[in-house]
Amino acid sequence: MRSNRSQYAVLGLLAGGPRTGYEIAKEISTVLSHFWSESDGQIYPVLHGLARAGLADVEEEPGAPGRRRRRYHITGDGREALADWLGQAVQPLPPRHELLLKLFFGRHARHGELAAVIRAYRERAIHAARRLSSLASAVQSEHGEESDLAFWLLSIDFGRASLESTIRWCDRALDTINGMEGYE
Amino acid sequence: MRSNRSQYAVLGLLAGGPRTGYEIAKEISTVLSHFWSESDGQIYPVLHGLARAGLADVEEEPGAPGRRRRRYHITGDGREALADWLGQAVQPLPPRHELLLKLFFGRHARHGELAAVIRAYRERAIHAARRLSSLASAVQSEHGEESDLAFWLLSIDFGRASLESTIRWCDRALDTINGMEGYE
DNA sequence: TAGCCCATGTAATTGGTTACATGATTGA
DNA sequence: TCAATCATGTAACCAATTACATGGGCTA
Repeated sequence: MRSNRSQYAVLGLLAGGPRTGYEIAKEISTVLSHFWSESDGQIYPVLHGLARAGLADVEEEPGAPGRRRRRYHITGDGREALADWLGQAVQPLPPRHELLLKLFFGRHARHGELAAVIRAYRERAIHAARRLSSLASAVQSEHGEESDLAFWLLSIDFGRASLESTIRWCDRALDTINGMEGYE
Repeated sequence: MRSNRSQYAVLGLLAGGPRTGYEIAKEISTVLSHFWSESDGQIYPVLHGLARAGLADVEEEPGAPGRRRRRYHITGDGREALADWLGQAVQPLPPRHELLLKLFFGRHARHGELAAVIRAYRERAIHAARRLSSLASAVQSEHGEESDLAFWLLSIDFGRASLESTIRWCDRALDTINGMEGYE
């Protein structure tokens, strides 16, 4: 009973207006990129599925092959299915935190390598936090009037808060590990 | 080039001493449970794979069917493979944060349901944080002498910090949403 | 005219879950 | 004697990724 989340990601975008597969792929990899991703080849099968299930209608735009477009429109059933899913509690995923797994097995690592892994993780978090900050200002200036601005900013805020918490943890972890290695 | 993380989770446990499949499964679902999980049916194929690759040796304990045991020992190659993996940077996973996706599509939700989803998420985070706190004290009193205690406590600390950051974010998000609904 | 973007799709594979199947031993 | 735990495994399925395939249009 797992929940086709790709389908709802696409359906949610369609709820904001008709789109082609290509536009959806681009939107996911730009607008949603800091909390969602889909692989390229995934969008089209999902759109076919939505159409088959009656959650979206296809509008064929004629054109030469390699240039024809299919624009998808959400249906009433589609809006209902989306609202149903939005109202359901988030499904907790089984945890799989690779950094913590490596930390847990840390005493089997080669000397200094665990600390290096944590430092690299910390660096990435810092870069990601910086990117989110500039995204926040871009969003605020470019989309200042849209109704879902607040939701967008909240999603960015979540990312920033959890990255900051991660960075602080990395500092604590590095302190601990340095202390341990001092006694070796 | 995805990275068989199940195999390294098992290998990491074997590095701490020989174990049977059953013991590994139990250990993952208790000791590692707050940051790692494997499904039941997964352990045995992984162990076969490790043995085939020469990373573990099998010690057959004879016995009646339904009671025979296979105890796996890590090999020198296994320790090397584990250390190699431990020294490699954590692979960033494509982000898929269902709560933020729902938030982003929040204006298509039914009235009040988005807030309810966030409140439920917050409640779960609070319970998880409480469980982690008691785990921390249990670990500290029961395993006070082991060399990897510090690593264990750090992994718990990571969980607590990120849960606390999540809870605070939920509060902010609920404030924002309540404010918006007041004007509707 | 080359390179990039627009545009849609399929096939093979992976990593993993779920459900199923079997049977022995131990303790209440 | 019955339930829980010990113990190992297979089959079917699933969501999603990766790689592949095709081709048009635009711009420097």
